[in-house]
Amino acid sequence: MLISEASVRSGLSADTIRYYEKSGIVPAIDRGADGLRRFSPENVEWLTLLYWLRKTGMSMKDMQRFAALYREGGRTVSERKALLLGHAEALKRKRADLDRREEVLAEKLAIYDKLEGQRP
Amino acid sequence: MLISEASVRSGLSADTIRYYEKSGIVPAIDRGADGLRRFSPENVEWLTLLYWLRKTGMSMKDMQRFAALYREGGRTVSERKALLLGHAEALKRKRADLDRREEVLAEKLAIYDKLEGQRP
DNA sequence: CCCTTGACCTGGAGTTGCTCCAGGGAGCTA
DNA sequence: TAGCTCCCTGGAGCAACTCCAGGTCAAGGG
Repeated sequence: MLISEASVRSGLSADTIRYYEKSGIVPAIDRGADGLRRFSPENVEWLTLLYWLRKTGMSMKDMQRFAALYREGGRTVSERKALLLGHAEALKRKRADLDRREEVLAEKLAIYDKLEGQRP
Repeated sequence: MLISEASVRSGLSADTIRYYEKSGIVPAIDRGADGLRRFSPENVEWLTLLYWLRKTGMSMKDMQRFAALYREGGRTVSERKALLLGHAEALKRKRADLDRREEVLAEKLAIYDKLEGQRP
């Protein structure tokens, strides 16, 4: 399939897919005789995984590491798992952080509200 | 107080404070005879509020709008409130999003885990 | 009195993770 | 033959900082 379809299926924009290819976190995609990229279903699966890793805040650097490990083959599985596990934990911490921030902000705003309210 | 102290108290780095001043979301800070910025407690309060707005994901653009409204004085209070309310709602949506993403990622990873497990 | 140290200053370059655009080509349709 | 759609590349632009070079100034030590 062409890049537009791969884009719709993975959730990544065409620009982002090309950017990811350039950055080496997506393997070089096969080209047709016309020079256009042809994506395999496996390519799209990989893109989709990247989409979700990115959406949950994984950095390009970590995605690059992950991709490099993947290219190295089956013997890097445990390392990959560790990386993903680390990511999952970072996510949890992030959410806890967000909760805390929301609270603090609410406090700040309550104070602000009172100050503002003094001259209605 | 000097910028280093304002930095510690507000949570923003000195560089960020200078950047915010340049961008107009912090008023021009008074200078001493030595040319160094002298922050008033009010300055620091403002910086701290910005710190939390930023931490909770408010964009520079919105902070600029907020600051502009503030400079316009008391008659913009309701607009400011609306802006902050909108921000609070965006935050909520953001957290819901994050939750959803976490779920989807967990699914993806479970699948990935199974695939990987096939060749141990 | 000179020299070093430390905090601060400015302007500008670098970073991340895209996004957009100019300029160009290939293939289909009418 | 033109117009349309889709794709290509290289490079510029963006947000929100962060870092750095090169310079100023005051206080403290020898």
